[in-house]
Amino acid sequence: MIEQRNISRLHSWQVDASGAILIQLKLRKKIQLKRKEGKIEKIAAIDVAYEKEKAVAGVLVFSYPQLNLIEKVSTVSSVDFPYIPGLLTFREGPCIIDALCRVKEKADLLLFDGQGIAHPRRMGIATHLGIYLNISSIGCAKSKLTGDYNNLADEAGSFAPLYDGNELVGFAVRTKKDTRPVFVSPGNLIDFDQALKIVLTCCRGHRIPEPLRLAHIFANSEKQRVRENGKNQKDCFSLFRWT
DNA sequence: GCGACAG
DNA sequence: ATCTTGTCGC
Repeated sequence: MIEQRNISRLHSWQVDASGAILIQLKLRKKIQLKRKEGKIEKIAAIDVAYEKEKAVAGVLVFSYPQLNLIEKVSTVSSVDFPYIPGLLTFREGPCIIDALCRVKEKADLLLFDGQGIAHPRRMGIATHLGIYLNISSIGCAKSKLTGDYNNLADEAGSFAPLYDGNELVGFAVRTKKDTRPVFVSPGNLIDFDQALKIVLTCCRGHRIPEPLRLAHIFANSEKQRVRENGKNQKDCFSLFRWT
């Protein structure tokens, strides 16, 4: 679903924390939150599991809205960038792109376990990779990074706007009755209503939307294999990295 | 200085 | 994210 020549290469991934922030500030100008036109028939959910310094990225492609599994891909990559709140993309981005390069099906949008624009600089992983790969994306995080909300009902399907100051950045969404909410925000090339509606229609009785829930299970089961291979486990050949 | 802090 | 046992509830 990602072709070599279509990878933007808007920037290098070999940067330190301060360099990463500069990149985020520059990419911010490229965010597009207009409504996505046309039917959405296939979505890809992404999750990453870790075994020491190895990242195992799992991508599952589903039909939408039926959510029948169409394809699954996983990759193993060494990670160097540390986890720093606000800079998650620089830790998980490279391995995720490598996994997406191996996906044959062309999904209409990417669903991420993390924020979209509900980020201090509006550059959550869904937004960043949506811009980098020029594809529609949605962020669905299990916890909040930035923003405030109130009056969220206890019923499944309820939601409350998430504001960073006076700016709407997403929604706190009750995907399951009496369960803590998830945080949904548009990534890129999609609008708030579509992001919210798509996530809600992907719920199947669990707190985590089914595509992401299954991607999480898949990434972890693949990680188990990496565990057993131990030091013999090699990285997948990178299909896009440079510099 | 204090509190917050995606995975 | 990961380290970890049992346990309460649908």
